[in-house]
Amino acid sequence: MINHHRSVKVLRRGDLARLTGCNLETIRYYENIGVMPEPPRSSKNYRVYDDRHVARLRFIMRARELGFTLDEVRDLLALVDGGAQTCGEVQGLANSHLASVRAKIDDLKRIERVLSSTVAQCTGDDVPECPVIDALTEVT
Amino acid sequence: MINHHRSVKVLRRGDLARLTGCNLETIRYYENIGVMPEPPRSSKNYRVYDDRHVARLRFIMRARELGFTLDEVRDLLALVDGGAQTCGEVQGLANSHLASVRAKIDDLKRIERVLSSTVAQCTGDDVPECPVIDALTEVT
DNA sequence: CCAGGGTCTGTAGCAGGTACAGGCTCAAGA
DNA sequence: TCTTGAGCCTGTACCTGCTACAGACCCTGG
Repeated sequence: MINHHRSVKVLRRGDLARLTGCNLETIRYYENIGVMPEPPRSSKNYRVYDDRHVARLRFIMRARELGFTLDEVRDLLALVDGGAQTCGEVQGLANSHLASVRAKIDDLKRIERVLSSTVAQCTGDDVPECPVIDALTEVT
Repeated sequence: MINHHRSVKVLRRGDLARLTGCNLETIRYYENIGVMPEPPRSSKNYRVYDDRHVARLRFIMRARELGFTLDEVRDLLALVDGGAQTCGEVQGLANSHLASVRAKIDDLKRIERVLSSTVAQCTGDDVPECPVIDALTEVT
């Protein structure tokens, strides 16, 4: 039996969300801010996606998982879309992102050191004297 | 010569900002969200601060530097204000914060590993093949 | 007397989403 | 056939942690 209305299954927003694990609303958000393209619409104004949209969204999600900001994602996509992107250009973006990731790690490690050494001095008792409070209150 | 209008120097918002290094507007923000108390007002409706406000704001800023969220700061302050706070209670908050800091460090380290090992494969040349793009595009 | 700095208020903006109201559309079940 | 529920559409508000700005005041020095 032939389905005259849609001979191939089209993807709607919910399908794209399920296929990628992306939040439904986030897809529209990505479209609004221009990292996802505006897809064609069905006669009833429903967004219609295909495999390339799936790939695109997965790309974005992977980049986000690697901590790239949406601005950086936009840059990466622009390079890819440009077609003539070079390994050197992408490497540049990735390296500067890597630097900021390392900076964040250093910040957090510093925090971890201070916090853990302070907490280590706690008696944990039902007494009001507390090294953590002292550290925060310190007049130094 | 006696200053009949203000025998002691009162602190206004700008003074508090300068003394603590806090942004001027942030002070008002902290008041709005209830981590800084509403200070008394002068006859002309200017906020009037004193030493305790300076100490309070420094406390908040130190806690923020240690990565406590404003919600956590609120909890810490509630304990301190309660007067009967115990070292055990504070230790509990600090430890759970410490756990989330460590989780963030682990996340970032994972990101760092993936990113650096990927970038290491880049030739950096003017060629379109790029391991970073491959990793993001991967169909896996 | 006026310029400039400070202060006051409310409000908008940033990232990066998330959520919800109010209205359509569509397919399946009774 | 009618109804009910799920899905989609739009715009908009909300979240954290600020930051900034407009338009009114107020105060001091020159």
